[in-house]
Parts: sequence; structure tokens; C-alpha cells
Amino acid sequence: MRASVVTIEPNGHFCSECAVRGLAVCSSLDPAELREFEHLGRRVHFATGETVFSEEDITTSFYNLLEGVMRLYKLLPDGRRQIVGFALPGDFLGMNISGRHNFSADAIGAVTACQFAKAPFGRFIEDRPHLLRRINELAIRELSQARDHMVLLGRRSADEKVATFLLGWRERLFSLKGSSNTVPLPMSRQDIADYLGLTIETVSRTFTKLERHGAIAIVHGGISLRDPARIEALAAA
Amino acid sequence: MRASVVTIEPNGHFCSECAVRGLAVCSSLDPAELREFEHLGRRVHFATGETVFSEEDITTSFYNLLEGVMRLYKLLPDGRRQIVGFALPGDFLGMNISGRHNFSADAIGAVTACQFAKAPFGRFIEDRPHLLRRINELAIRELSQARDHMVLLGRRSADEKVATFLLGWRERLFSLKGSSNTVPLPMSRQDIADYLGLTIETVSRTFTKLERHGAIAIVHGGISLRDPARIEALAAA
DNA sequence: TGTCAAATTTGATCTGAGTCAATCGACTTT
DNA sequence: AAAGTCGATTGACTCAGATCAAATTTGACA
Repeated sequence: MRASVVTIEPNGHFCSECAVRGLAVCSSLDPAELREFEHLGRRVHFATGETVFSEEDITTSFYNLLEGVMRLYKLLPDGRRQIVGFALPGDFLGMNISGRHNFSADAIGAVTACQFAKAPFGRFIEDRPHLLRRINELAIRELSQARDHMVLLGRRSADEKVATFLLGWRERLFSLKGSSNTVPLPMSRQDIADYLGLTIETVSRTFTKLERHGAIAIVHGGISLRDPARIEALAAA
Repeated sequence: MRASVVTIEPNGHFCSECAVRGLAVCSSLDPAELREFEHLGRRVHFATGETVFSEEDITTSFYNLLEGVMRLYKLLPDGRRQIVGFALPGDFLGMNISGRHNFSADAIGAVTACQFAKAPFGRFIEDRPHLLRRINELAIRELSQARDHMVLLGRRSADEKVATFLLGWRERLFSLKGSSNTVPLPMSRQDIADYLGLTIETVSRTFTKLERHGAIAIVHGGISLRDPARIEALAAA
């Protein structure tokens, strides 16, 4: 799956055929702009566990996630970690005002992204307010998600956290791959714990408890919702 | 303190003389634009405890906070509350993509704000990309603060939460009113608890403990930092 | 198929923060 | 100045989730 196809595009690909066209920042561009945009980004790959950028790194690039899942996190000096989000295809990463990334990002499984050098991308936006509007829209949506997550971290019990996570993750995958009662979980228990502000043991015990009560089944690589209404009741509480 | 001064401005005031000019969204406007902008907003007042807007309300206005402090919060169905932030002069409130507010806001003490009707404000932005860029900048800054707060809520102890809060609040007031080791706290203990994901009792006990250890003094209407280095050590941990 | 190493689950115990219940002040109101 | 109110503090006790410590399962690879 290395870059291999030779085309006239520096990207090696056409934006017009892109899987996340319609979801991502580029949904705001018309066909003519899109052809120009194609020359701005290049397709990059990251292997499982590879770090795309680290907190405090000077921002040199922005990324548009095309395939795979990434974990976005912050570390405390003593190593405690808080995952501030998981990125999925269509997500746009790297915006900040300090010139430095304010969180770290690494690949969970193989990842493909569209990489843009900061300066030319900035220039491209300059005279395209609709692209800026699109970026603003994505930022505002993320802000809303961040506030929801604060409520979860500050005010919900372990059971509620886990139930809310399962439904939220299913919902996000739904808009990409369609509905299913089986929720694939590509991230580890440690990742889930660090996202929910819990320990790995509590996450594991909560899954086990929900399974004993017949609400879910723990399947290979994910969770199957056996009694979605029950999980929804827990998440709503 | 009701609206009283009569001038030719619908606002009753001049943006060019505004206290938050330079801090707020309007910092991106040139003098000519500013005069036009003046006709867009009107000055509104809110009394202590008054609600400016509620979560799920349809967004009809945006607000630029001029004076006072507001609490921004979300409620769970059973009444648990998470304060997602405190707003200070210069903060811009009401942006969302759903057309509904995604949190509630009410006044802590008397508040003055500049209110903009959604539609005309949207039209004003339309052909002024620099204003859009400014709004985007504010959103991205807030997003960064939101992520920092997630770390606090998910991964820090009560002591660390309280210490981090005191320093962060002092820092925000610093950019408005200059430095001081006495940190005014206009919000109640309940507000602080709901901001930090703690109970009122834990906040109170933590203040008392810090005071016993000589790190702070609990003064009327706020906290005096007696040993800032100690508080900083706690917050850094 | 067997051997590690890592991830996950499970169990026993501990503890930080929550809960419940009085006080204690600081302001109002009378 | 007495009474009432509301927020803040303090104390006693509890408990949800953390910590510590094994098992157990899973996956990679020889």
C-alpha cells in the first residue's frame, strides 16, 4: 500500500475521486479550485503507532485524514495521558494560533492522510473565504464536541461514560460506513480509558458487567450491542 | 445602571471608545467598517443570575461581552451541571452550526454585552473575510482551552484542579486588569465545583487545606496567593 | 504448533472524593 | 439588634473507582 501509482498529480491521486470528498475541508471547493488544491497536498502514510505530530512541535503541516483512525492526546509531565479525541476520515488536523501543535497525534492502525505545507495552504485560503468558512465550521463543530466531552469527564459515572462512548463512536462510524449494531473498536482499552478519564481495569470491568447483563457482547475487535435501548438509557441518564 | 445616555448611535455608544476594542472580534475591523458595525449591535444589560440564552434555544443573537462575568454550562437531565467555561470581557458568544445554542449562559453579577442579531451579523461577515478570520481565531483558541480543560477534568486530582483553576483565572484577569496576587472570585463555590468536576465540599476543603499550609489566604471575594510557587508546583505536577 | 510478549480480564484491597448532616458566618429584613 | 436566609465550612462516614497483583487470553513469529 506504499505510494506507487504514477500519474501527473504530485499527490498521485485526484481530489475529485477522493473518498472523503464531501466530508472534509475540500467540500467547499469548486472543480476548478479542486484541481489547484490537488497540487497543494501530498498523500502520506503512517504505520500503526507512528506519531504524526507531537504537542509543542512547531506546526509545519496540516493534515486531512483519508483512511484509518488517529488518537489525539495530551500528556502531563508525569506521564498521565488524556485523549482529547479520535480522528476519523474527513477530519482536519493541525489548526492552531500559537504556531505549535496543542496536542499529539498518532496512528491507530495504518493511516493515510493528505498533508499540506502550512505556508502554501495559508496562501490558498487567503483569497478563498468559502474555504475559511468551511474550516471555521469544522472548528465550531469540534468545539461543541469538546464541550460535550467535558460534561462526560466531569459529571458522569464510569457506566455512563462507557455507554456514551459506545453510542458516540457508533454514531461517528455510522456517517462513514453506515449503521450496525456491532461497533468496531480499533483502539486499545488503554486508549478508551484515557479518553474517558478512567483506568483500563474499570473499562474492562464495565464491559464485562454490561455483557453479564446482556446489554452487549464483547466480540473480536469490538462490541456488539445486544440491547441498544439499555445502553441508550445508561448514556441518557 | 440602565441604558440612559442619549446619542445618535443606536448602540448608545461608539465602538471606537469601547473597552474591549482590541480584544474582541471587532479588533479586525478598520475605522470605516467600525462605524458601520456600530449600527449592527445594541448594548444590553443583564442582572445577577439572569440567563442570557439557554442550551437548545434557537440562536437569534450573538453576544460580545463588554463588562462582567458569565458562566457557560450544560445540564444533564437529572440536574448535574458542568460549567464549560467562564466568559470575560472580549469573549464572543453564540457561534454554532446547528442553529441552536449548545450551552446555557448566565450572568455572574451585572453584565453588559453587545448584542448582534444573527442574520445581519452573518451578512456583515459575508464580504469581510478578515472578520471571519478573527472569529475563526477565537474559535481555535477556545478549542485549545477546551482541550486543556479536558486534561484537567479527566486526569487531575482535586488539589491540582483547584491550583490550576486559580492560576488560570488569575492569568485571564491579568490580561484584562493587570497582575495581582489577589485573585477575585466573583463566582460561587458551587460554580467552581461544577467547573472543576468536584463537589462544593471538596472545593471548600481544598481551599482550607491550602490556607492551612500557608499557600493561600481566603479573603473576602477571592483568594490571595501567599506562596504562588507552591500553587504553581501543584498545578504543574 | 510452540513460545513469548503484550493486552485484557479478574480479584483483593485501598483511598480520594462524594454524601449526609450540622454549624457557622455574612447579609437582609424588620 | 433580633431573626431569617443563603452560601460556605467542617465533621463523620461511605463508596466508586483506583491501585496492586495475578491469571488468562491473544497475537506475532519462529
